[in-house]
Amino acid sequence: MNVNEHAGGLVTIGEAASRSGMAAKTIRFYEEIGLIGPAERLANRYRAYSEKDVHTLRFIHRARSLGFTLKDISALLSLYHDRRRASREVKRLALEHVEALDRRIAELTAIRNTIAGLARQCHGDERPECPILDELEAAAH
Amino acid sequence: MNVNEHAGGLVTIGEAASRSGMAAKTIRFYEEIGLIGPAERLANRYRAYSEKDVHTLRFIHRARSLGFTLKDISALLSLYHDRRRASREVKRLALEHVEALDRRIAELTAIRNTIAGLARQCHGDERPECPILDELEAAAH
DNA sequence: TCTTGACCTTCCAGTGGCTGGAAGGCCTAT
DNA sequence: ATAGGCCTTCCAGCCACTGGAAGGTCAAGA
Repeated sequence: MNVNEHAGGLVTIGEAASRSGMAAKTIRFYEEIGLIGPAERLANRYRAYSEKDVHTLRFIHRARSLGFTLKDISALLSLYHDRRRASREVKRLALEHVEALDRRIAELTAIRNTIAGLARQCHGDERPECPILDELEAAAH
Repeated sequence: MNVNEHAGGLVTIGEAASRSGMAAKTIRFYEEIGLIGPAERLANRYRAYSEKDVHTLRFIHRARSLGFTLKDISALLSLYHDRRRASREVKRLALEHVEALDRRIAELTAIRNTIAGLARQCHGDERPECPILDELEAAAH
């Protein structure tokens, strides 16, 4: 019998980490900054996590992997834990995030094309002439 | 006659900042971390920048705006300042950067589409049902 | 002459989201 | 008894700045 199954399904931070997909260090960090409440402790001072806690951690991990900031996630978490919340606010956050992503993607695409264009004009051999450096120097925006 | 035109075209950090497009604080920071050498000083201990310095700063600013890291830029600068350098290395750095951007753009696009898809399924009204939260909870990757 | 205000100086702290490492405690198996 | 694999706390560092405090310098105006 595994020690991680004692005391009503509570697991250690390492188990919670591997079940939620994030590092144990990250969980401690989230506790430290108050994104999640302080964990319960076993007699030996080890942190103990319930199934529900692991759910929450997985939720956070998933939201992070979708690029939500911890501030966003803090808002999502209170909506998630509020059974009577309206879906309007959640949708608003999601759509705002989509807009931010669209802006970022457009920005990166423009940058990508600029650099690719410069690289295309560069011989890339022993000769010192290099339109990339020339262009950076001129800074013709 | 402007004080900024004294002593052979040297300018203060504020002038250098506005001519290069970056904040004065940023220039000091670049000096502190050694990206650029320590600036000359006037009698009053103010930093003084030549036309050439301003060129370099503009180069850095432009490269940053194209998403190069300071480490990349440090490499680009030594290539830029080396008159006998080969263009091969510059092109290599540029193409590596394009590849990194392509990866990042693909990643963000996938995330964007995931979130947009979830948002499409959410009523966004007073009702508490919300596929966005449900999906985050389930974490079906 | 004095004052205002726009510069400049240094130094320290904070941002976001972790990650690495040291130094030590706990627990199980051999 | 010891080895190892967990766990604990705390401190430092990453990247690229940015903000703010506390003070020095300079030119122009009353």
